[in-house]
Amino acid sequence: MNINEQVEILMQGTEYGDDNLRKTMEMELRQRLLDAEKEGRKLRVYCGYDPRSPDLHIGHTVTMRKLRQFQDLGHEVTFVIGTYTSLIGDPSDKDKLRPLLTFDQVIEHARTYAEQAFRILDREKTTVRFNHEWLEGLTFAQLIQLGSNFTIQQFLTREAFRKRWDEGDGIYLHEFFYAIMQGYDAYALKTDVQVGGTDQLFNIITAGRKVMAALDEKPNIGIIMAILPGTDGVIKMSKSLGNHIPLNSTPEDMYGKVMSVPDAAMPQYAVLVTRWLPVKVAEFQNGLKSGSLHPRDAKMALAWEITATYYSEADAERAQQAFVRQFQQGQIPDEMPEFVLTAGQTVLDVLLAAGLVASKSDGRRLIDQKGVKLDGIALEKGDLPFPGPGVLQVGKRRFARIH
RNA sequence: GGGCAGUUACCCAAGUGGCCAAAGGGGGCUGACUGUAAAUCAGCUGGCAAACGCCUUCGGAGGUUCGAAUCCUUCACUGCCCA
Repeated sequence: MNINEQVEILMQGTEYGDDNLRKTMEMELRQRLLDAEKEGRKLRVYCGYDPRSPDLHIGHTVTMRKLRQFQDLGHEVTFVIGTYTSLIGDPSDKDKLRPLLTFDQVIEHARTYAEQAFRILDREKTTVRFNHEWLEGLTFAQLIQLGSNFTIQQFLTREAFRKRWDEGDGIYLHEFFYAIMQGYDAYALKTDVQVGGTDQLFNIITAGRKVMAALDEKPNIGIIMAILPGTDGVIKMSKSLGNHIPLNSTPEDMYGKVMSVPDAAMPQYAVLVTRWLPVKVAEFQNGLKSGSLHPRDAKMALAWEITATYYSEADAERAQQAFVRQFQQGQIPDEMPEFVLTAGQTVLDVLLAAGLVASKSDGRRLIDQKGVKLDGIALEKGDLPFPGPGVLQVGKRRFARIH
């Protein structure tokens, strides 16, 4: 594949918030690809991960997909686990000081994290490194030396710090070192390219490049990825906000969750979490804009592609069929939890025991709202004995087969 | 070290002695509509109870009172101001 095509693919989905910066990075990337080709070597690419949450969602995989693209183009990818930096906690996206983790907690998280990451990355072509390998050996003098490349004002331009400064909240000295350590990662790996989200802009572009330059290394190129919105379509995907699409769920769940994303967010999903190449993405987006592509069909294609990306094409096919049956045709799903009746159980007892409602009061409310059906017929009373075997449905998506 | 303000349900936030399971908003859930959505509309959103109602909850503990989220004491935490 020629250099221009590579650049186009690699710059897809990036977000610099500044056109000049984007142009600079694109230019440098093209040049670096040319140089590497001349030298007969591959680009060294890395992204650092702070293995805080054990359960990944597809928002976490945006940078991994970018790494995968580099792999597919034949470049060398290093997956760095921030074993050392996690001990500090990245202040980037927080306006509050983060709690510190212990080393053991970090290692524990790292294992499950990397395992999930290999759903996206090519295991054979991935080097996993822990940044305590090179960071813990730094001396105090070296650290001071590194620190001399930065001014307090540079840090205070960052909004997260600025805000805390203005409001008189504490900004601790060690927080400044996070960026410097991340910069040192880039130096230690002699990396050509560093991938990260927009919250990493400062760490990658400012800190990384400064540290590398100060230590006589060619500054790395930053590939800054846009943020994936959650299923609400607006706010950054995050588990704590409940708008996430988990990686470890089922193909059916993933397909359905993608379908529930608002239309307006489709272009972002197409760019950030599919395997589609720029041509295909452009076709998708133009189709939506011109109206030649029905939004429903577009979203189904998107949901299929995303499910196929993280599971397999066969899984995506099955998930799609299940979705069509259950939601478009209103049929009951093929698979659902089984529940065996016990003599004397009332409707509410069964709802609760089958885990379809949170409490009996909750069940009563749902029954009042006509949200509880047995074989398609709404149940009216919760305190009567359970009528008998059949498919019990609560709302649109909670089912159980009662025997 | 001193002074002041605050801590309310999943989140934000009102409530200053009984009408408070606690306004309002967000979120979530159910129903209608639909393309599965989104937007919109209606309802629900502590637990137990068929129901009357009962029980638990307003930072923790204790107290005053017939009665406390509301008053007092104390402890913890957060913020602001002074030193």
